[in-house]
Amino acid sequence: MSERQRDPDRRIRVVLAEDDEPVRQRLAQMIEGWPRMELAGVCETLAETLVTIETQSIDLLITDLKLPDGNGIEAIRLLSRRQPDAQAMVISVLADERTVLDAIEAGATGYLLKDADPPDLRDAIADLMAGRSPISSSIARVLVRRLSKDGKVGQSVEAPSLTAREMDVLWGIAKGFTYGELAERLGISHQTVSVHIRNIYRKLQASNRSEAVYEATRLGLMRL
Amino acid sequence: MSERQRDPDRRIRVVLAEDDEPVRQRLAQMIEGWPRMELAGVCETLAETLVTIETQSIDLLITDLKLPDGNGIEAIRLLSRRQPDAQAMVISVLADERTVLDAIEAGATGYLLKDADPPDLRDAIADLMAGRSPISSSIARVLVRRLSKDGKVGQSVEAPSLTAREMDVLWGIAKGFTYGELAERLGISHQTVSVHIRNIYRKLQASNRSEAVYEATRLGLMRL
DNA sequence: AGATAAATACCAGGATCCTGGTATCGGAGG
DNA sequence: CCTCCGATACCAGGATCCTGGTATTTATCT
Repeated sequence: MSERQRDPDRRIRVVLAEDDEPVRQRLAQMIEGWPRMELAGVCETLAETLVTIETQSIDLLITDLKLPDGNGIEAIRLLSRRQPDAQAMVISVLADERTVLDAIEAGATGYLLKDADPPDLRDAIADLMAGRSPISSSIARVLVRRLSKDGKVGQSVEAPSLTAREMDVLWGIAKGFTYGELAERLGISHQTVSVHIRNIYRKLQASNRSEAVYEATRLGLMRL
Repeated sequence: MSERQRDPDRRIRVVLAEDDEPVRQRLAQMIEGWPRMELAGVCETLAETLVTIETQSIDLLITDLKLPDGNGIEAIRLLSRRQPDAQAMVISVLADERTVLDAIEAGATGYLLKDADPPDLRDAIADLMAGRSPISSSIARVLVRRLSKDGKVGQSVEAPSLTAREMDVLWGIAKGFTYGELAERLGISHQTVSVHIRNIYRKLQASNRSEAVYEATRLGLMRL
């Protein structure tokens, strides 16, 4: 874990980025009303937010995504680079796959839809600072789809099944072993390795190592 | 989407799999108390659950993972194969990465830790049947870590940085293109491709394509 | 018992890759 | 201005891989 233990007596320094006036007011008040938190910045634009991230020491960024001058994801990206121990929570109405995944990849560890109740928000922040990931169920669906056997349901194309030995070999070629190295590791001859590989290529319709690994990953047979 | 529209008048057929007597009783009563749901099966073992899945038409499986005769994930796996439109929710104390990811890959679309309150559970089921994914924040953290750039942030070894062109080439070799194919695709000569690849090998300390892709993935530079 | 599949093993030739050089050009930075 | 670096390009030889066969053993299934 990279999270250093924060001094439990120190207050959590929060930066809020939200362009909509009433929402911003509401959130700001809520945060100030919590004794363990302190507002290190309240921003209306992306530019402001980026400057704040560069100049302030922050524990938590709460950000909207649709900011007037750009995407809040950029703020998250900057935060992860500059202050990797800080947490980032998205509060947005956006729930499309591209947006959600980009936000997570940028480093967001929490993601709430904008309809969350105030008490929920407070719980969410506590969760977040405790190393958990509060995520609205609609958003979580996107993550689940992404991680489950390849999103596209019904599996029109069923994944070809590899034997246990073939999987051993597949992992070996994924890691870049030569026929010889792999043979030694598995205690078989290099010719046998080559036969297994040939069979793997046939089943995956690949014609070289990288393609086989790529296909196997795409089909959910392995996860690098 | 594979979810056909269910008849909204039809009750949701639920199968419950849980070995612990009191918990099972509590859940069963709760489910029966909800007019829109009906209990199609209550199982104490994995074997029972598998039979039920094979013989009953189900809308929702709620399952523990630690069953006396095996892992509830197997039930989820069978359910996704036999009744792909059904939903599966895990209710477990297990929250380790391997377990969570396996459950999701097997087809679970909801995952609650066992400490959830009854009202939360009811909300969770409603979320689930509405196509969302209710997931406890500790569990969600695992998913986020898996999808974010590299899980273990700020880690000791910083990833070597590849140039944009090198990333183009890296993706090409990941997909199994030969030097020639890649050269054509990128509009450069195959010798240039080989130079880029050589530089990639140097930066990643790899000595062949698969190893380079493996290292790049491990370092969070790409995600297959 | 016969069929099928998995795992094992060998050979050989042509394709592709890896490594070692060298070299030009343009942009970024001291 | 000069240096560094990324992107481009070429050559050549030895290593490794891919493809085409063939074959034996063991286990499982019918």
